[in-house]
Parts: sequence; structure tokens; C-alpha cells
Amino acid sequence: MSVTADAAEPARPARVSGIDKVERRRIALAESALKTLGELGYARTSLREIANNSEFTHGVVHYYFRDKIDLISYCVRYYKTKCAQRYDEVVETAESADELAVGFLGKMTQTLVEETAMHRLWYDLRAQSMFEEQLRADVTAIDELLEQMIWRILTRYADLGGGSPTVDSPTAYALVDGLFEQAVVGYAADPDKVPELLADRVRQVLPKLIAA
Amino acid sequence: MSVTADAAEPARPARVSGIDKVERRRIALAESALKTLGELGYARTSLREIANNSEFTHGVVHYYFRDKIDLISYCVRYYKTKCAQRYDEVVETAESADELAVGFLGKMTQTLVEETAMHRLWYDLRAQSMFEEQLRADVTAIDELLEQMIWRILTRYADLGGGSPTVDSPTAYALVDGLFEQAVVGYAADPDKVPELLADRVRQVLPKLIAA
DNA sequence: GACTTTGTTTGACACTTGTCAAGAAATCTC
DNA sequence: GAGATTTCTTGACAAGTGTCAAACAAAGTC
Repeated sequence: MSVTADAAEPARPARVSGIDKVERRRIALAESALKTLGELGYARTSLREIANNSEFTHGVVHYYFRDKIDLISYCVRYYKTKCAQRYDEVVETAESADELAVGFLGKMTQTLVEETAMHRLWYDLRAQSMFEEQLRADVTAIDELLEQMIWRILTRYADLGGGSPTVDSPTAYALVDGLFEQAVVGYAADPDKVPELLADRVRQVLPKLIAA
Repeated sequence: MSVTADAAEPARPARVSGIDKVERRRIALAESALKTLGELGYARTSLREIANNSEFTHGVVHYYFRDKIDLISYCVRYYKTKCAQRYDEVVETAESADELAVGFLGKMTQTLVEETAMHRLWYDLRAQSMFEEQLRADVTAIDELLEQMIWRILTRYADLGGGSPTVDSPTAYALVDGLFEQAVVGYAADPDKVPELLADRVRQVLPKLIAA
């Protein structure tokens, strides 16, 4: 799936390198926008603020994106491609249930700490999607992606342990996501001990979701 | 605990009925504001919009609340008092684990359907609290309240079943909350079947959280 | 009934927002 | 290098925001 947004397309000749350049600009703008969005949240982020925190002017933003929703939507889709395969390596290399659990928990706490802003933004945007239908499609797409990710981990974990999951995929995702969101919210208020607590809790819960 | 907000207090003589009236106005404004907030979400709700959807003018809002944050904060605290004892009756009257589970699930799906807007708002505000420190104290207070609520249910459920919980209180809350938030988000996109799915999933998970 | 306090309306302020358009600058094409 | 095209800057617009203050109405006090 392409991350190309159907933005305002100024009549452009068939020049491939030019299209690439446009796409690179869009990505650069999206990355800058994501940084600002992650810090300020959806509500307090304006196009001008995004432009100020970037090397571009606010006019450029409107040149590459039709409007604000178009930009945010593009950002969300771009972001999606980054968090999809976060745990894939762990899933593939682990040779025992324990090893998988440890690797998973490690990556989980790592991304909690290192990409807090992105996770904050994700939960913000998911909440916004309940009020703004235009965000809904992109948000549910990411949600499905994350659900599949958790499901891959859980089924592999069950396989390695010689068992099988006792909950379905959406349930497993909701449970793990509940723990993770709790950690993200708690981390914003006071980072101390939150990663360890998250790891402990997920470690406690995982075995309850499979049976021999 | 009082829901009195430390708003702008115009020098007021010791007239008790007057204080009550002020408090009643605040509550009326808060209720009106909550209705608008629940529909539009935090980001898109302005003081004027709140005033328009009420019987008051926008000046009155500022007369009873110092500023926007003061109003929202008051609303959140007021809201808290309403969801605290939602399941208390069920917990007290249930005489078997099954009866408790059925009652709990019933109330849960009921509030999901009947108070969708409030739940949407709650998840929105919790996300906002990650960006706005002024909301944090009120949000964590509610989170603790909800956690205690879930814990009361789970321990009673375990008691009635002759067992005891196998997870601690924050974990239990995160798990149930994850399922509930999934339902709220899903309900906003497409209400069909969501309540039943929620009930099914919680029913599946509950037994996994206790052991004989 | 005059007077003070309390409550409400109205209109204004300074500011930010998204959006756009006109033109300058850079880049490409021949 | 001339001319066409793409990219970017700048400034403006209308609309909406939170906040506030002055005028007005209501109610309570003596």
C-alpha cells in the first residue's frame, strides 16, 4: 500500500524524478509534522506551528497538502508503515516461548521509552477519530495492523510453548493494548518505574491467554 | 468529596442559599457543557458552543468559571461522581459468581449504549491529559476510581467463586478498560454487534483472572 | 424606596486558525 | 540564455477563539 495522499496535484508533467521529489517533500513535511503533533497533540497543533518547527513556511504545507485533514491523514498513514514490523524480528528469531516473551517485552518497553511522543499521538488520534469521521478509516487500518501484530506474537508464543491461544485476535489486542495505553498515560505523568511495571504485567497476562 | 471548583469567586456575603444557587448554576452549566463536549470532543468544543447549546450566554460561563480549563476540570470532577457507583448495586446484590458476571456485563453494555458520548469524552480527555498537565490530576483521580470499581467487582467475583484474583488491581483495570475502550471506539464507527462482542470478550477473560 | 450586592447581557479586544492568491524565485527544457 | 514550469514566500482574508469590561437587570438589605 502506498502512502501517497490524494493531495492537491498541481498540473505536473510526466517527470518521474519530479514525482519522487514531491513525495520526498511530503515525507519530510510529514515527519516534521509528526514531531510537532507528538509533542503538542492533535488539538493544539496548527499548520503554522508545524511549519514553524520545520524548515518550510506555512505556504509550502498548503502547497503539498490540500488541507489540514489531508496532512494529518497522510501522517497517520506514514506512521503506520513504521510501527508495523516493530516486533517481527523478535517473532522470527525466538526459539522458545520465554525467549519470545523476553524479546517482546524488551522491544515493548523500549518503544514506550524511545517513542513516547508517537504513542501519545496515536492514542490521541484514535480518540479524535471517534469525533471526526475523516480520520476513522486510517485509524481502524492501523488498529487492524496492530491487532495482527499482537496476534502473530501470541500464536507464535503459543506454538513455542506447545499450546494455543484461548482468546481470539481482537480480544488479545484489546488486552495488551489496554496495558500499553495505561503505561503510555502513566509515563506521561511520571516515567519512573512505568516500563518495568508494564513488562511485569504483560508477562503475568501472556500465559493466561494460552492453554496446552 | 465536593465537586466545588476553585473558580473566580466574586466577593460574596455569607448567604448560604446564594452559595447553593451558585453551585446549582455551575452544575447546570457543567451538565450542558458535558453534553456538548460528549458530542464534539474536547478539541472542537468552544465556550461559545457550550453557551449556545445551553440556556445561558457565553458571558455567564465566564462569570461562573475562571477560564476554559476551569470549566472542563469542573465537568470532569462532576462526571466522576456519576460513574463511581455504577456497578455497586450489582456487586452487593449478586449471590453467585455467574449472577455477578451477568449483572456486570449487563450494566456494562447498557452504559456503553446509553452513555456513549460520555465514554467517548472520557477517552478523549484522558488522551488530552497527556498533553495538558492541568487535566492530569483530575484524570488520574478518575482512573483510580474506576480501577477501584473494577477491583471491587473482581474480588467479589473471586469470592463468590471461591477463588482469588491472579492479577493485581492496576492490571485488572487495564485489561477490562482495554476491552471497553475497544468497544467504545468500535461503537462510534459502527454500533452493530459491538455490545454483544464486548460482553462475550469480558465473559471470556474474567475467569482467567482468578484461580481457586 | 434608595442602595448595595449579585447576576446577566452585550459587544468588544487581541489573537489564532485554515485557507488562499499573487507574485518572486528556482528549476527545468529546448 | 529565453521561456515555460514548478516551487516557494509573503501577505492577506474571513471566521472563530478565549477573555474581559462596561452597561443593564434582578434581588436582597437597610
